[in-house]
Amino acid sequence: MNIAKVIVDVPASSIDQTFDYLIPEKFLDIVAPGVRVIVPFGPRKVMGFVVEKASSSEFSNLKSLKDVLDLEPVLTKELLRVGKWLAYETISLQITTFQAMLPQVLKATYKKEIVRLSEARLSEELEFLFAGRNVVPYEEFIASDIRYIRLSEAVKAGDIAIEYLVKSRITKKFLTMVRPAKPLHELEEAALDLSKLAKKQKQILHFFLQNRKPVEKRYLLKQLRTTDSTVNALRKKGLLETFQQEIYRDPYAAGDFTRTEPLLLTEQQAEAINPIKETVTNKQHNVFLLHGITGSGKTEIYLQVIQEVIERGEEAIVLVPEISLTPQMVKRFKGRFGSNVAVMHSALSAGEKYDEWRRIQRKEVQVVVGARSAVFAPFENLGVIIIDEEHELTYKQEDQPRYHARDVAIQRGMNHQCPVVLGSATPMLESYARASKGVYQLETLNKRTNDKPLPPVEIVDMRKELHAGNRTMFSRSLKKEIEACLQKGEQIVLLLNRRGYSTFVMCRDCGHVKECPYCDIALTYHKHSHRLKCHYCAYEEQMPTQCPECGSETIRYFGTGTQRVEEALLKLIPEARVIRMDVDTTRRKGSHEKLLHQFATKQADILLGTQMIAKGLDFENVTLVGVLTADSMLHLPDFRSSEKTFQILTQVSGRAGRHELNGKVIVQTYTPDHYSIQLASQYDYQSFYKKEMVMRKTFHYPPYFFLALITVTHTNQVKAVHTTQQFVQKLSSVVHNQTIILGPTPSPIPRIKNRYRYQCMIKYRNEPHLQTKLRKIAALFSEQIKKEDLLISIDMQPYHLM
DNA sequence: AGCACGCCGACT
DNA sequence: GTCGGCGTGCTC
Repeated sequence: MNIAKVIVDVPASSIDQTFDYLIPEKFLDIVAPGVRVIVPFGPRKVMGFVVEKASSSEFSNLKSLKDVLDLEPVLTKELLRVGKWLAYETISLQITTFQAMLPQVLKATYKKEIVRLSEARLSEELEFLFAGRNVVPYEEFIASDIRYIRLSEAVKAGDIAIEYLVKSRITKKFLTMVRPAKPLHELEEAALDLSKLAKKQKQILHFFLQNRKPVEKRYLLKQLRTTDSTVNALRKKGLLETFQQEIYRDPYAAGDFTRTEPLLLTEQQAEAINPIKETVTNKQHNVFLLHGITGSGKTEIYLQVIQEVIERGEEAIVLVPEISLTPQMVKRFKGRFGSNVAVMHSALSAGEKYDEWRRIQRKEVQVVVGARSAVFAPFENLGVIIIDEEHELTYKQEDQPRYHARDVAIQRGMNHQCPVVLGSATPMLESYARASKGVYQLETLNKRTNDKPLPPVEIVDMRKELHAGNRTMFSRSLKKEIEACLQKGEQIVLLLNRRGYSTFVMCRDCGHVKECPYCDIALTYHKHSHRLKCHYCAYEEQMPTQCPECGSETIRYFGTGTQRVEEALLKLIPEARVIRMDVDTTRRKGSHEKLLHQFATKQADILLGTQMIAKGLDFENVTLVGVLTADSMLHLPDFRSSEKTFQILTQVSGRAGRHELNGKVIVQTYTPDHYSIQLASQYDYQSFYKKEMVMRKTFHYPPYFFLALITVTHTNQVKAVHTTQQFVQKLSSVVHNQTIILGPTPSPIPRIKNRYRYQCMIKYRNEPHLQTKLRKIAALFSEQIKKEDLLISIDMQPYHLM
């Protein structure tokens, strides 16, 4: 017996297992682990992934596969293994991990139709529904007021049937090509034999005599000013044939990338690269932490390791944070490796993403540069996986499956016996701790390639400014430096260190803030529609003219932080040309790049923005970096806030004086003595690490403890609290006595979409099979989850404690 | 998840 | 008797 074990596309925990199906004879050749199939599942049809072939099954009465969607597996055997592992680790369903590995267009869509089977007269209402057609979408039936019983009667009578359709919206693009079907001398003879009237046919044959290669049909017809019929005539005579060729949209086709050559490495770079290269050549697995200050040439190391990997005929994955996947970054990789690179990021259309993925699957490239999900690139001979800016939070996926790209990279590195390189100027504490313990191998680059010192940082105490009577948000020192810069024609980057929070509406009389009635969060003002919208649900309303609380008419919206800074800045220095980058100005696709381009071409003097400007930008004319409120993030209820502050200050400082000109950094703060501000200004990662590790130890946080966050949501507050409490109780009885369980506590946003959110935090050091335990406990609530609309989500190693 | 089936109560 | 609502259990 030929049996396929299939994971079906039904996201429910009771279905999270393989189902066995017979493989019909005609599909035997193509059914293999990793291909997508369509299988009958109960009364309907669903898509599924074959994970294994078998010769026997413990089930009798197996059904047969209905169809096969892929000629080649879309998941390699290794990725199938990774998917299984990942589902266990992140406590998610196998189907979700498989889906996460593939481009969106390979997901199935489902449709239901009513099909007429006989000519027999149906009931009047059904005849009306069909209205002469043979097939009717099921939704039309739902929308009609025909009773279901009528339908099932007709089904029973065999007059109609309900069909379940599964579609994969693959958007392969094909070109119709034409080529000779006979040897050229036969074409030549045929050309002479043609009727005198067949002038166009003759032209076509001559075209091929000169130009032996296949051509695109459309091109041929246009060139020779003829139509399909002539080509068809020649096809009928057996002289030409047409075929379909798959083409790809290359989003970077238009871009011209000047080739770059490997640079000569500094002594320090060479020291760092050698052990990595060795690991590549020895086909070993190891994790390297490349700790290199800004400008120390990490990217060149990546490029040269990849070079080595390519020469060995192997493949490389490079992960970069979404935000720094700018044309600048792409240019460096395309410049070195040309068309051997696929690029994957969220700005591509679904079709473009699929095309890039196809190029990887078909082994047309050896390098992929992409955001988080590129870690699943279907390569089969991986030589290295590189994660740039490894401390970035975007590597953690925030919805199911909640995986961290670093963990997947290391798992794949072990599978392929290849190194994983984590690069950062400010590694995550967890990573640096592992490197210190020897779990990762540490490589340090503490010199810049151009030998220039890092720009000096001046810390300005804003309390003193206030005492001195300066009530603006610009210190005297910053104002002076900005003016000096403008005079010299140099450029400035100003960072408002704050989450790009959006405009909210507040009454100036009573301080009332407009909140969403269904979520405990302020509504956001949208300029274009002049309406208030909730960013967590679909709620929106008209901008009020008076305060609903006190009736005052002084209700106003408050601009984004950056908007207000811009106004203040222009008041202070009216001649400055400012580009503002925040959620408002970068909402439109491509606007991000456009603004940066404007700044690069010196159409503005000052780039003002939130964190999005701290990363990866490299402008040679920037000599001053100002941080307006360095401590605004320190007070967030997040154990990583010091680390985040240190990281962002270090990163943004690196933007100044990267080239010929000398740079300077001014950091404004109300807490000038805070260690993350002090140590960032001295570029002293080591001391920061030591200091912060002490804090983490005292408060039982990573890297000393692992975390798991359980979030329970329900429309009834009491139910949410109670369930969380029950979860905590059940958990306490099965974990190690050193494991700390906190909660139930309300989530930082206590209510979203009218659902109350309570959570429980687990801090643990050694807790074998915790995933299994959590899964089991969650399963105890499965009844309530199904019937009472309860939701329980589990996040292993959470980043956002929401 | 999404579907069928079956039981029950209400209504023509 | 007939219709629709909802709870239950199954999907290889």
